[in-house]
Amino acid sequence: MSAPDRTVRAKGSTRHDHIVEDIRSLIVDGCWPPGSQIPVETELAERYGVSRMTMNKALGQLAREGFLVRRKKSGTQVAQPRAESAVVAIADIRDEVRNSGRAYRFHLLARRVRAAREEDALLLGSPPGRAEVLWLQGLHLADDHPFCLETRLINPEAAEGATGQDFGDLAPGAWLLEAVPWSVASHRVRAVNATAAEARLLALPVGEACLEIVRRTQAAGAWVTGVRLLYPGSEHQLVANFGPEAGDGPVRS
Amino acid sequence: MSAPDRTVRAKGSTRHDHIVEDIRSLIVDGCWPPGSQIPVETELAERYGVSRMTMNKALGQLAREGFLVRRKKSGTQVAQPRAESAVVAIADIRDEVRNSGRAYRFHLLARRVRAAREEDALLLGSPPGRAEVLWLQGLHLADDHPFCLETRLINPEAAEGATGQDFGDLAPGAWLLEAVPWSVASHRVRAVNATAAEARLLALPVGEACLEIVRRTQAAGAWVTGVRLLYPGSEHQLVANFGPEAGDGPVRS
DNA sequence: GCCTCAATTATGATTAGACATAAAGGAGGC
DNA sequence: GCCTCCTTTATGTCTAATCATAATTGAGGC
Repeated sequence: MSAPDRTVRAKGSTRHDHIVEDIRSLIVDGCWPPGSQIPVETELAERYGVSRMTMNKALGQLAREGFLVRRKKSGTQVAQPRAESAVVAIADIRDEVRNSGRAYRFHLLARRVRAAREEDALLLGSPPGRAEVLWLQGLHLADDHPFCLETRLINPEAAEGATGQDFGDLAPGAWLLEAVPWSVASHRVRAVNATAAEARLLALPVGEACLEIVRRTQAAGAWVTGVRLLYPGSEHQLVANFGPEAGDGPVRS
Repeated sequence: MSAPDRTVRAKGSTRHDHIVEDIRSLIVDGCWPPGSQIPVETELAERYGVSRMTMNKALGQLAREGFLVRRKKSGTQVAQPRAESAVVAIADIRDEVRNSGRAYRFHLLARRVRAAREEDALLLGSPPGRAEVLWLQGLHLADDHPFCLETRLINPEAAEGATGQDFGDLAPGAWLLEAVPWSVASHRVRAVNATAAEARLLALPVGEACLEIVRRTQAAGAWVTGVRLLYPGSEHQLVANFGPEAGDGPVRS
């Protein structure tokens, strides 16, 4: 059995990938109903003609994705779909504009270095310290048409060189990506009515529904930046394609 | 070396999990800057005192999460953070209400069996067939206060027994979960202004910004249901905690 | 100097074997 | 009958070894 088998197999896909897809379709198509017990690892391994390790990898992946529930001794069951939950992606603004075939441009509206205030907690999530902050406001443009209004606070201590940067037409997000490479962020998405000032900047009627995304970014323990992105609701949307629950997804730090 | 090592280790965490966390913090804290070459598998394995397979599992996971880029021969590099992208979770309505400590209730407003129309394509994503559809509208209530307005189409052919169900106070989503267990769905999130009718039902001012989630569900190739959920923007929000990009995330079928 | 091709090398996949762990189920004692 | 303890069993983790694959590197030919 040490000879690798040469049976036809979808090009570029591995053995356990193939098994994962096969079992997933058995579940989604209803052949294996929720709650049903599925054969034990060793039997499935034999049936697919692979080792138990490979089968384990495939079943483990399906369990992480939420399709299977595995317990020692009890064996493996098809999961009960828990809830109508899902996961949507927030894209990078520049990528999003360019992917829609339009020209991207950033235009700085205002820029100030000032002491931190109480109201900044909205963007930072925590009560602001005594330090100075860099406050920015700018527009992301698609074909020179307003696409997204950005209001941002930057911690000059965490982002070296931020106060020396003028952000004339370089989006602060893009600059921060270079300056403070790895970071973790938390996000919040809401719908809000555009205020008069916001509506004017985005060339919208006052009160127009907008998608608001607030992102707070940390690196090495300190807050780096807090940003509020305001998208005209008519123009922007988040999209996701999805099966069961999020599983453990990416990072949780 | 066949004796399992008994070095102290975070309780409940496996060896590769421990390594994953360790390396992730090296990256996030900036000790390993983006683009830098990291030691080869064999050396890291030796350094952590594990086999190459275990090291491979850890590095493979970090690569799936987007922290590392691995290429044959070239070795493994710390990834360049690509973009300010992220992923947010859409929770199940009932879970969400209950998790906020309020009582959940569903209240059916209208129910109709009728022929499919052109306008239904908005909820289905595809031009409707010639068949009949079940049309429903109802309110999700939190402590008897409007929380979410649901407008739904159901395919009676794909969801057996749907026409016989009256949905008096059972949310169609919950019922469908039982009747058509496994399915895949696509989602779209937007901000919209409440129309007069919607505002009245949700007890909001006309024009109030609302979060609109449209979900289209398929199972075994046929469309099962299309639903539009309308949340008062002031009350509802999506939240995510996140590191790098989505990786490959959950399912893509 | 430049191109081609083969050797090298790091990651990727797979396997068989071993031990760990948790839980179900049954045997035995009371 | 009921409780306790031990055996059984299925999954979980880890290892060492092997082959596969892709890309870089360098040697040789022109």
